[in-house]
Amino acid sequence: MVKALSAAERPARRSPTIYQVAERAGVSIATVSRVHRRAEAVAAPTRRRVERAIADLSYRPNRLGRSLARGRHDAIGIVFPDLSGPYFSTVILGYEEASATRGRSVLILGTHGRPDTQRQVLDLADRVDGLVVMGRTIGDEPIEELGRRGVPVVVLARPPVQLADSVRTANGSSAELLVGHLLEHGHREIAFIGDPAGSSDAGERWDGFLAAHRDAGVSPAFEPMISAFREVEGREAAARLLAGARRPTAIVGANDEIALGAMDAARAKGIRVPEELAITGWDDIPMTRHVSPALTTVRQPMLDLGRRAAALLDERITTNRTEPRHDVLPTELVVRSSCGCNPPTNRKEE
Amino acid sequence: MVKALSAAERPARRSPTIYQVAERAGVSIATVSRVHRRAEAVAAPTRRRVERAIADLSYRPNRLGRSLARGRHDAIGIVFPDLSGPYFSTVILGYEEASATRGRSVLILGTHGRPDTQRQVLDLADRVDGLVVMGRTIGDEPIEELGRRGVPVVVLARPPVQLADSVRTANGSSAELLVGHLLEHGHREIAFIGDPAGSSDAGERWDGFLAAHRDAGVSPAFEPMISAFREVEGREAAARLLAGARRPTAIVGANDEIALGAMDAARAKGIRVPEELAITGWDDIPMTRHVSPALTTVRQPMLDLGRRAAALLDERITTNRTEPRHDVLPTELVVRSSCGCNPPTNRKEE
DNA sequence: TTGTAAGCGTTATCAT
DNA sequence: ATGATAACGCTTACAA
Repeated sequence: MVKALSAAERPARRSPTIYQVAERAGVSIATVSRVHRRAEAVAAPTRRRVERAIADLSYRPNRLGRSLARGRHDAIGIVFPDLSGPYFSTVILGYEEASATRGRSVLILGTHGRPDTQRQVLDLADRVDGLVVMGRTIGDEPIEELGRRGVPVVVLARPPVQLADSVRTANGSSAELLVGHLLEHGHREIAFIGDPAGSSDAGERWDGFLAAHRDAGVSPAFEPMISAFREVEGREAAARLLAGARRPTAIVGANDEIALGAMDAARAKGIRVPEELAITGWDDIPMTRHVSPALTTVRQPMLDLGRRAAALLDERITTNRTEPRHDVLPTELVVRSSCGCNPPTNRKEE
Repeated sequence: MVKALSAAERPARRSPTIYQVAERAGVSIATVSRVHRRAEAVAAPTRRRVERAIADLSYRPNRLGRSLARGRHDAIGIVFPDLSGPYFSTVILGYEEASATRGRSVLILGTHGRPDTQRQVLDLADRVDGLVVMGRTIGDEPIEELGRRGVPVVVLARPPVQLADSVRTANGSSAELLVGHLLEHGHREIAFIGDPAGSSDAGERWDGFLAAHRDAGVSPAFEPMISAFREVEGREAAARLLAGARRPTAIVGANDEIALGAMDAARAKGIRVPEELAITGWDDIPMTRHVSPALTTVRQPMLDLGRRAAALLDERITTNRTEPRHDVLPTELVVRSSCGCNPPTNRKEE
């Protein structure tokens, strides 16, 4: 009988190496490698012996050794500012799903506005075969630096960068559609809440806002009210706006969270939505259907954004395409009640 | 034969190795290693020469070589069933944040009910120094297998497993509190929607539901209505329930999404909440505050769940603790309006 | 078909 | 203080 070790003294058992398998099967390590990679021709009896040894020792090739020898990680990364809110988590979900299907692991890195972000991103780049950078998490230069290093990069929800692929949605034209809709319904005092300078998404939506006004021959009534993509900030910005001398008849939130905050601010002031104030959002997060009135918004294909980014990255890694590709995914205007269009019903829509 | 390569054919430039730095600085690779690890004593002039060479070549040590030599990945993983909904993404966010702070990368793996999940988890385990497994993503045996292999594992929102640490919240006692609250207010026909057998969270909440009835000397009026943790399923289950001969006066959803679905189902049937039907949820996701009536629920410290798991894992990896630890985090009953307690106000609470 | 041996890029142990 | 050199565990020419 083998002497029992107490749990405390038992060392973490080292996993068997290819050498031990080879010895046990009476072959060379090259043959073991051939067998477990299912590659090249190995004589049936030899193969059986090796497979037996692999099973006996429950051998699993060490990933580091394997990756080092092959020069690839079979992993990709994604950098995002923050996971809070449905937008980022859904994009990441799509990305993860698409990558897992291709047999690649996914490393995530949230920057959270940390100071050492750039170093962390470069660090991440050393662990992956390519990565996605979302929004304004880091500046253009580190991204170009990665491109020069030969690390495939896809930027997401951000203007194209040298050497990198990009995936975006049609912000400008959708914003034009949305704001045009409000203008058609007679609104002339429309305010925008968001930070056009702080994110390209917000910037492009603001541009579309302006374009719609231009097309309609209406001059914009307000400067943008600056707000991050969060509900609290949206509420505060809307409160400031509604306290001003000139009161808007409609508010266009740069995303749904901001719009929800604005609805809150309006409610706090006793302003009825949509009768006295129309409010619209962006993204079509699940919550938009649950609030009353249901939020008019622009649907973004969040899962597809992630999937598309994964696909571009895959292509870059697998093939040797070098010219950058820039994909723009379509969006969809979702007209509900908060713009004053559909009278709120008792039954929620699906 | 060497020939000029066009940009298109040029392979990704290999990054410089420690040998090239050593050559350029006129030292051995050992010295370069010492310098860039900031380890051991290196004479100031030598150090400067090496640092110069490192900067000139913008050398970054290869992670695979480094990890292979040191025998650690400086990365940890997390396995979850799905990222949809605020619960998982928030837990993961806390986990990622806590890990990044400790200088460890995070690999994520969503199982999405795929058939080859177990293989993927074992695969993931080969890339990390430890991992977290959430809920019922995989069975007990593969987890114990990992424990035997010496891979630190923390299970989250799942009953403790041999050799693994665990982090949970106080489901049972909180459910007792919540259901006790409903019983005190006179409810005698309370239904539970969720899948006690499908998740330990739901199971423990159901147990608490039963315990509260027992304590109050009331016999439970319904068997659990089976539903996954999703809104659509919650709505369907509630619709079935409300179509039955015996109608509940209160519904306890196993999580907020289910409760929101139930509110929808009630609305569709013209049943007023909370006057004719009280509804409660679990988790306290952001949406609970936005619906009307605002949802009474149990707040789970989702960020802390992730952080705590990261901390336990860190401890396991860093120290040589071997006895498993099992942490239970507190929850908080959040009484809003959907249970009939607080008359809905015009102003949403913060 | 199988084996030998040279990488892959580090770290870390010895010498010196 | 610095340098040789043996791991680390695998893949893959090339040879036999």
